[in-house]
Amino acid sequence: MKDNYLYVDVAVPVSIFDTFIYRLDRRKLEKLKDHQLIGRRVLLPFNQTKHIGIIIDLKGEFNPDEADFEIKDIEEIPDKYPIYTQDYIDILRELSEFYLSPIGLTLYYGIPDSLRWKYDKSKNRWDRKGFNNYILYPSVENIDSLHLTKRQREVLEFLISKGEASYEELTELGFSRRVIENLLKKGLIKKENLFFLEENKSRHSIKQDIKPFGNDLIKIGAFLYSSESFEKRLETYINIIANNIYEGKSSLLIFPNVKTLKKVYTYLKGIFGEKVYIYFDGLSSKKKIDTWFNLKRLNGTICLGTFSSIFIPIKNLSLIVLEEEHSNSYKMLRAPRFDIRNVAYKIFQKKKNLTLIYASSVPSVETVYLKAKKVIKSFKGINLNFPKANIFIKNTDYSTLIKELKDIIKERNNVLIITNRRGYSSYLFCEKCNLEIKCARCDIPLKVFKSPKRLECPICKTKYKYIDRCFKCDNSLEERGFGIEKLKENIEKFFPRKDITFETNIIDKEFLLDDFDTVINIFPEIYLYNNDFRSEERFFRSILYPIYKTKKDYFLITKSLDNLPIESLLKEDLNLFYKKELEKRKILGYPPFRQFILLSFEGKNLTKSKVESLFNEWVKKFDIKEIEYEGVFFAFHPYLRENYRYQIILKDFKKKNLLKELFYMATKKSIKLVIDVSPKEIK
DNA sequence: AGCACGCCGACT
DNA sequence: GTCGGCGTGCTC
Repeated sequence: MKDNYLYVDVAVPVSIFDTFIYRLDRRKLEKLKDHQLIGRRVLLPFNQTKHIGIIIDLKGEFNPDEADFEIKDIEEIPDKYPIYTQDYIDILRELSEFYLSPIGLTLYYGIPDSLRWKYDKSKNRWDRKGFNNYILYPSVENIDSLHLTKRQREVLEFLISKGEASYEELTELGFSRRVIENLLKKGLIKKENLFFLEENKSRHSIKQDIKPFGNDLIKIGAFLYSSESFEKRLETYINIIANNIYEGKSSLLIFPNVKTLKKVYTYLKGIFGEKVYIYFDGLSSKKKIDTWFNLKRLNGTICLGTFSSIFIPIKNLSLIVLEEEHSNSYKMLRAPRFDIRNVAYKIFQKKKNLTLIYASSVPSVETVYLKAKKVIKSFKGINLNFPKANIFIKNTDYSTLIKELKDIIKERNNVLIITNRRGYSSYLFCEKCNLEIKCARCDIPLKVFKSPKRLECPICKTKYKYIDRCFKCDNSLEERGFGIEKLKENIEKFFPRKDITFETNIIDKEFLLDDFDTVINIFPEIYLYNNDFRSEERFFRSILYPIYKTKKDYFLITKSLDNLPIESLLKEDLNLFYKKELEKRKILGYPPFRQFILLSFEGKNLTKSKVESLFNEWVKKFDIKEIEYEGVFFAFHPYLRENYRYQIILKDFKKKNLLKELFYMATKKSIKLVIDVSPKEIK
């Protein structure tokens, strides 16, 4: 009788670090074509509800009679094939230990969102959220003469009044799927995927003029690939990919944003045809699932994706490229708080025969350090070369900014203006009350936007109606500071015919923008105001990156002149920055020399003393002797989304497992603890 | 993470 | 009486 059942370890998506043992009826397994169990998605009863889980181990010799807990049965196996392969389960397990991220949540957030089903207890059914991931638009303006049911009329009226709505929005309002489907069938409304992707229909496979280079180019190893333009780098990748395809090997190219991804996709699709796949969060649900399983099954594919594509268990993976490796978008902001650079390196270590390329025009300090330590090598033996452009530094302040800009632009055309300030004005000020108008949820001054006119919290993005009178004293409010909208308005007024482009940020957009004759970079020192050890690096990148887009003259308008990035720029020596920055970080004990773990405590009525006593209680309970830390201090944004926030930075803390205990202790006290191993920003 | 239970103050 | 906020306990 006992032999009719198997026992398996399941990772359940809850914030618990353990896995859970479930029983599986062998008959359920025998029904499947593919008998592999590891990496499979399963539907489970869990506590008072249900969850999907992922099988990560088989309990061969497990004796259920000896267990001191009730063992529940797996209810269903919904997929034809496992989602993960054994090696990816192993890699993600190791990473979840390293980043102190619960294994269940780690695996859960790796898979396409449309497979992350949730159980709705009140409706007693599985919510397959994401399957209808599209926006609906009305195709007609007037519905008076149409034959419609009451519900259809209501949906159409709603869509016409609002212009558009997501499927989710409509179902939340109580409209059924059937009503929406009927309207679609009648052609009265149309749907569009959240991100519309233009399909390149070309069916031809590899172009004639692309010949594989042979093995002299493809080296196994991890590399830093720097200083060549993206177009040059892409040429190199195409050659490696072509060679890989001939050998049935697959390639993964990761980009920091979707716009870049789409541009490269169209280009590569023209060369490699149906071998090319694209994967990013905004893709339609079906497409994401199809792509996932195709890449897992087929030989010799190419995947272009954003950070989430690193989790796809691609078959015969031989090349991983991380473009713009310095990008902040490679540090995940939700659980698991992985750094994709590190995930890629883990995959490289686990799989033999893999080429891993970290590419960037201005690489991160950490990656340059890895190269210096010979952990990674230099691709093609290229060093950091300084780009060619005439550099002018202007020490100007805001009062003379417009005049300065007019003088520069007067004689020129094809100009790019960069200023990292969104909106029209920086904030609204009441002179009588001496106060800034702030976000009710974050206590941060609201930015003024003109199109459309509104106030917006720069942190939580909550939008407010514009006001011109103080809500306390009714005094008229004053707009202070400037944003790109205001700058644009002022400049275009003087030069209505000039060819001028405005951008807030061009980092990570290297291949979206053409080169400009003249580039003007306004007050990039805003990057220095972040209270973070990587601020100088960000400032360095923000003053250097525009040079790669400059054909002739580069104007840097700044008041922050006495610092290492400016010195390196003036001496035209990139290595100087990396050398001195690394020396500084070594002396001050910053990463990559010391490992940081950032603990962020958040709660509705949380006080500093509550956090202190929790932390001290933990230190005492586990008798922790060797611990070095800074804090408890207020977070850079101490009040965010109606929560108070406090932080502690642990330095080189070895007993990571004890942090799981701290996490549980915090949970018991209703304090949300976010553990960020190797944080990208302290904020 | 998500659910239930129990306590307590506020409001009918 | 009972509604809701939140502290606590539990999850194979």
